[in-house]
Amino acid sequence: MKLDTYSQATAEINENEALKDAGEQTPKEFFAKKCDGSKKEDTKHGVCPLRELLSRLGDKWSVLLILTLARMPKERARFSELKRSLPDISQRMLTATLRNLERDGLISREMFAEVPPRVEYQLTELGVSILNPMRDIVNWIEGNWTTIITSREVFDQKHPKEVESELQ
Amino acid sequence: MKLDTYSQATAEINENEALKDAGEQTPKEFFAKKCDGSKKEDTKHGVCPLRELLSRLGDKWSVLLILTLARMPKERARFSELKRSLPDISQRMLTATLRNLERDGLISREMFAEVPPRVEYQLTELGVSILNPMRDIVNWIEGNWTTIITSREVFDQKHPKEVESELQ
DNA sequence: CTGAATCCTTAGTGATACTG
DNA sequence: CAGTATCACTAAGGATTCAG
Repeated sequence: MKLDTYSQATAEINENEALKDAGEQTPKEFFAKKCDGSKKEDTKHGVCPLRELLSRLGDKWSVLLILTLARMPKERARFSELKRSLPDISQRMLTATLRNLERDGLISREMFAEVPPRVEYQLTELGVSILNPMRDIVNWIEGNWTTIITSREVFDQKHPKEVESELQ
Repeated sequence: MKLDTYSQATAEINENEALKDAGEQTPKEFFAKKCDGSKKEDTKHGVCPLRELLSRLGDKWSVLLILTLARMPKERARFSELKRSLPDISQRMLTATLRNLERDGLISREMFAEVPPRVEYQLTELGVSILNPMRDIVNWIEGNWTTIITSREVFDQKHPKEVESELQ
């Protein structure tokens, strides 16, 4: 199997490859061994939870919520603060997203028996630990965003028929 | 602003923090400066494209498709090969997902004027370059998956009412 | 203040049939 | 072989109202 082409390409683009602790493998080797995702059942017994968690992270608010909490003092805020920081989110979605993240153990919820009630949410240790890989993704997106935008424009030029994606 | 708590927490979980090239900043500092995502308009002028691309990556097939191509020789395969590798995907979704990824410049499409027709898809340099950050996410998920599963079980125990998430 | 409950709209996805 | 077109279904998300 020819890995030369790949290694060369990544060497040009990602200079920090060799630094990762799992980085002795190329991503190609790494991915070759897991998560072929060919069958639904793989998701069931946890072989490929990637898609499941990615789709959660990919929902409309989870990541923004994590980032919002990350910026708060002690990574902690109450419901109304979060609502203020994310004006576009509906109350319904804020509640639901917080609930899902709490279920996954990324945030904790502390309720105070006061009146009026007060509830505080905080990134857990686990939630904090995802900030690092998340930063790498953000870095990648930032670094390649103009490339992507340009690529889209070129593509849309070549395919004048209506584009089904209404993004951008 | 107290970063001590944060630094301590990540030091325990993520030992490779200091290795990243952007790693002089803690993620907290990093995220503080960008992508507050408070208003929709931020998405428009590209301040916070994070959500947009994440939701694309978070769709049902994009990541699996990228990983599938990553495992192919020269990160290249034709339509029917991809269909075979992802038996659960419908033709419609395979076409659409490939199209979106091509539009974003992550894969390239080469069509051969033969009969019967043959079309080959390949990860572009850009597409290959996302494999590294993607691997970090996969690593994180793998490393913390049992924790998440456990957290969910505990949560569901405490909240016996029907859970709206049908995952797992 | 922090939700839960309800209703409603729409985007995402799949099944099927058809075509160059 | 590699798609497009059409239809139907589901789940995600938003608006609004109610409640502890």
